[in-house]
Amino acid sequence: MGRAPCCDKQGLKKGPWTPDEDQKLVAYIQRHGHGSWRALPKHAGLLRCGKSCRLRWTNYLRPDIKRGRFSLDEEQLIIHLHAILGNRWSAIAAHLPGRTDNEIKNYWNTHLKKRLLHMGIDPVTHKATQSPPLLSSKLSHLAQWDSARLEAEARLARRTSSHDHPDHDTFLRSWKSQATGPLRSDHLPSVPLVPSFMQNWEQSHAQHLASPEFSSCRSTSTTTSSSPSGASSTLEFDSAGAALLLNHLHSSMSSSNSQLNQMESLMSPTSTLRPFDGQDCSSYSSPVPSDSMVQHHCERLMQNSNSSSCTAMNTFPGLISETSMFPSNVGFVDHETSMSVNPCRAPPTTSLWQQPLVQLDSAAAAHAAISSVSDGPSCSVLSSEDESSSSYGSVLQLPPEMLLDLVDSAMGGSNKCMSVAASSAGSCWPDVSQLAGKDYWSNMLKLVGPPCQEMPLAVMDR
DNA sequence: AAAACGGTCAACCGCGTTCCG
DNA sequence: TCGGAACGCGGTTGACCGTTT
Repeated sequence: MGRAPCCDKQGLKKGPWTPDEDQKLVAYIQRHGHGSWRALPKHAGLLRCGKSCRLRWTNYLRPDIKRGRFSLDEEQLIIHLHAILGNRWSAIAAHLPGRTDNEIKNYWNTHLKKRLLHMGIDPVTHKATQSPPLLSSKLSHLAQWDSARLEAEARLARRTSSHDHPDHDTFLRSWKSQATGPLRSDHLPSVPLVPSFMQNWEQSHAQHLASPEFSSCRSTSTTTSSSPSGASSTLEFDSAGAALLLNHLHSSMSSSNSQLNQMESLMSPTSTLRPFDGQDCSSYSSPVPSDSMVQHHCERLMQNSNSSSCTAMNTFPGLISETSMFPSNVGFVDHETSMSVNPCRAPPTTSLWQQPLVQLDSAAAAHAAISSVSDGPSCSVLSSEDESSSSYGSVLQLPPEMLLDLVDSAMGGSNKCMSVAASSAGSCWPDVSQLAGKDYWSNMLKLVGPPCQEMPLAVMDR
């Protein structure tokens, strides 16, 4: 036989709880703990079923429940987690201390979902469903600032969650399966690049590309593209060359000694990055896109915007660019709380990665925002203010995978390149689980692969 | 002043899972 | 091992309240 029924369903009270009932429930739980919910109402002198008591306690009376409005950080985290977890409110609530699943669910349904919908973003898929009406008009109000911020968060979250795309999994499995053997990279496609980017790329890697290994296995062709950006070049590697390139990228990113310096020398011959205020940034090891790459990406976005000026800069945890016009705490992450104090309000989780910022005037930002919607999720406008009311203009936030995103977007979103990005990023991620103290992120890291020391390095198959 | 409307959120409902006798 | 109740979770409801007409 099963259990005995917990209570007689008849004669039980339903509906809103009275203060007297609340007092009885709290007093009983404080003295005895809740123990068995089915037995609690009888012992506490309540004419309620155990289920009702449990809900009242967990959703309202529990002493650690946080009351009041959701903070912006909480909003960002909800959007971010929802993009990954969907409507799993209890799982989302586990990452917002003091908030209940019911509260988060209500807040999503009454606030966040509507705002995303209003911006033309599907709150289920977190993908743009249409041109956001707000972005197609003037970007000059606080509501639009807020909308742009939410849009950026949704995009960022979606891109982060894209690691569990089936194609990506397939490639990761393929990658991992080669741990004991040489990397077979003949499946890597050629990479079409716009000329300015290709020039930067080749300059940055001149030494490597000039090596006999590379020169014997690469070729360059130029084709005319129908895209607004005009002609594009294709940098092609055969399998050996692709393997070498991968190896070069990977080893440069994953080496533990002087990692930041190596990445900087790899990606940014003109970088002006410097440590900020003596902060120990040795625990951070995110790949750093160079100023020139940010500049290039900015140029791409600006090609249709007729903007006259564009100031590029890099920020990432613990470091700040000398070219920054922002307050000195831009991009800084509190080591204790892992909370970002960056005014763009990047979610704490994503702020563990670099947050390249591109400064534009409002008109340019509007154009860039629109082009980013139609041209793929390569960037997001985080904020937009009237030039007259702000010391700085609008801010574009490029996603953390920007470095390889440049390649990825040029390839039309090839899953292979995304995989390279994930592998590289995974190998360079800081210990997020330690910083955030969340088991969840450990699980997320498992999804995208083991840390660098466990990752197989590409080996030339020649 | 009052009806209509819309937003909010605590509480309930129903279903799948877990637990226990 | 099985059956049934408890539990946990997500969806839905409806009372309440503020705003608009």
